[in-house]
Amino acid sequence: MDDTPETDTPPARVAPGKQMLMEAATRLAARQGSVHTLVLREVAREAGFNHNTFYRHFDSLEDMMHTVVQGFGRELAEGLRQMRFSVPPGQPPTPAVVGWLFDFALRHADVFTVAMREQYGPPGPIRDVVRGMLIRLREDMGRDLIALGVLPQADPARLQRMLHIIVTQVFQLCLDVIEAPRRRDELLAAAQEMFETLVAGAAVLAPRARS
Amino acid sequence: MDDTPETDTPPARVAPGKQMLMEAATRLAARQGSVHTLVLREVAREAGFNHNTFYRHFDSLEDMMHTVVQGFGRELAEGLRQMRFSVPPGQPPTPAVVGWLFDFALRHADVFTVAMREQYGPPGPIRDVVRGMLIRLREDMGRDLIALGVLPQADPARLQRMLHIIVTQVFQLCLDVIEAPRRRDELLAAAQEMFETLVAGAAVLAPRARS
DNA sequence: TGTACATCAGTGAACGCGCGTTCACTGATGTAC
DNA sequence: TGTACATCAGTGAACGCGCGTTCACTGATGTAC
Repeated sequence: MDDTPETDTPPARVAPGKQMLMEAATRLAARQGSVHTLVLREVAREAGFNHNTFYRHFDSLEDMMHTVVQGFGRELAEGLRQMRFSVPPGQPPTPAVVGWLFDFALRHADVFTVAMREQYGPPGPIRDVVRGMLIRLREDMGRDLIALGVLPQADPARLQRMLHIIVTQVFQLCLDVIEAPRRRDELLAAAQEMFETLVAGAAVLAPRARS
Repeated sequence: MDDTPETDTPPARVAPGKQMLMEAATRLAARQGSVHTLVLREVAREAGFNHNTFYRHFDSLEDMMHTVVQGFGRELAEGLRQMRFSVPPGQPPTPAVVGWLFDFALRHADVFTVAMREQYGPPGPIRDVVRGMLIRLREDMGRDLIALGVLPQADPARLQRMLHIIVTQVFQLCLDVIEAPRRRDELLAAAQEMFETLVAGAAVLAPRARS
């Protein structure tokens, strides 16, 4: 359980006060509510600042959390991209990629929780950022798996539906890992099982479908 | 697209003002936020009452929404139970049951949306009610499917994981139906496809597993 | 059938409080010449 | 190297406002006898 120094300290020329405010807000949102229940003065208090310091860095809470979620999405996408490239060609990428995602979720538990909650929340720009991130992730994943020949020759729409299920469930499992880190390996096996079951099922059913 | 008068008017000896307050709160929570962003005076305003009328019927917003979600859960469970009993024995219940669930979601779009959002929200009694409801539903479903012999002889834990995926995804699809009712049939087919894919995949993989 | 009383649903005024926002200020750091 | 000025991050007082909650009230409906 040592620290993994890589990716823990991105360039970040951002002012320390700004960073602390974002972290405090994310912590509060994860612990006791959502992006929409945050209170400006409470965030500043949690970060140990006068409430007006907030206005030095952000226009509003919405502005702030938009920044937070966007940064999270960028880091997640970048990490996954590197992960996928580092898997030896011709090898199933699922265990390594999902394992990395689990650890990423644990390292960024608060913002991960907040973003996943927002995904199902009321309409708004922050929800759009999260959903857009998941859609792009699904596209990347589909491209990779087709290139590897892992997925059967189902029609593209069917493939997209399978990928949607996989991505949704894997991110669900990430929340489970955050809630119970000890179950990490068990949940990793569950992800693998789901993946294999869907692939095998799709392979069996594919020839049946005609259209 | 006619009204289906059955189950639309339960006994309901509840005072009309109380009912209107609950409906107003659910509408507001569904449209622009969640259970936790509701504002007492705003709810009363939306329902067309003096804000103090609220206190005639509820102790707090939390109390009120707990009542709302619990009533919703009871009605849903009861409807599903009747549905399952009305499917001819030996016949796959999925299409009829999921179809009924879709229509139920459409008929109760607001509270359905609110409850599903709460499922992934911050910890609290309302979330527990929703999760408990889904767990009971999964148990019922598992019992039915085993009795029908639809699911292969996988070990129970594996079966539970499959059921969890199915239930999660079907309720996800309910939200999609609410957002785009025209896609109802398409989404019903997607549910059926997912179900068949998982069953087929589990059948293929089951013999492989040993433990 | 009438009368007295209790309960129930809804009203309106008043309270203290924490909120978001504005403003003028401070001191430290960076930049021009 | 020193001086003048600009920018930046953080402070503290003050504002008006809507909020949740309390209280005393009203009128309609139900119940006892």
